[in-house]
Amino acid sequence: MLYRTTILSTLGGLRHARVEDVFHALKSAHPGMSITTVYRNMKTLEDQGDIVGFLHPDGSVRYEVHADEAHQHLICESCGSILEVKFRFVEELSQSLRERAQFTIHSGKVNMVGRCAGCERAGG
Amino acid sequence: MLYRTTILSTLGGLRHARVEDVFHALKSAHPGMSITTVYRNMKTLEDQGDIVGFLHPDGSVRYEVHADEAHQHLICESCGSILEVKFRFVEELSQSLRERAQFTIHSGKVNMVGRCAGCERAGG
DNA sequence: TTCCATGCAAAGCTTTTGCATTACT
DNA sequence: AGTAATGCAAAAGCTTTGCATGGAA
Repeated sequence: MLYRTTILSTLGGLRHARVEDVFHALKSAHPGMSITTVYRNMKTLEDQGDIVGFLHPDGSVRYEVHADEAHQHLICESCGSILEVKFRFVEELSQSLRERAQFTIHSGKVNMVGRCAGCERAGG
Repeated sequence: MLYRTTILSTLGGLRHARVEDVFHALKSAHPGMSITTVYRNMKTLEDQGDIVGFLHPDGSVRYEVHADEAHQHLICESCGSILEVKFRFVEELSQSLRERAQFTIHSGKVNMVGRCAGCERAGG
């Protein structure tokens, strides 16, 4: 539990980061630290529900600190940027699906992939 | 281009499959075939827009044949099953976001993760 | 002949695991 | 002492790449 809280707060500062990002961010202040430690702690933090992992269109796993307020992600498949949004209908949909199909949406795990304003303009 | 169409139709039969699943499905009929060929062809098919890849909560990349009718995925994080649904509001939301935030949702790439009826009952 | 597809093996990259060491309680 | 965390190195899993071969145009 020596690096646990440091990793958690570092991730909080980075927002949507890969294990490697967290590792590099900590590396300067903790030169002796191993990436294995980051992998292990982040797995533990995820199991405990302190952080949430999700999958980026580029194939990498990203993490964020678990927020009490569930939100959804708009992910740009071109530049990879992630917008956090909160759609009211997700709660409504969630309730409706639970009642009608017994499917329970984890409202913090709704990802929509598309293209952000900048990339749409750039045409890239 | 010898295996291209075979891979495409095999994937159509398997629905949401990993590269490895497609490979194993073809292996019996084509014992000499290499998984490298499947990787390469599926990458090409994805570039051409014939198939769509998405990321499963278990960390694996799954593919499906590109459907003209866009749909969304309800993915059970417990058993990994994938339900294909079509929500009207996704089209409305898509238009609204395009107008107001210039974010263009790729409506075939909306994934919602949760727990299906079976797993919810089982408590697993 | 020229280009594209394939198989095999090797390389790359990400993540996990084994083991000895060190830090907490 | 006993449990948990760490570093290092090796292993494991997945995907890509280099290269020589064989098929298609």
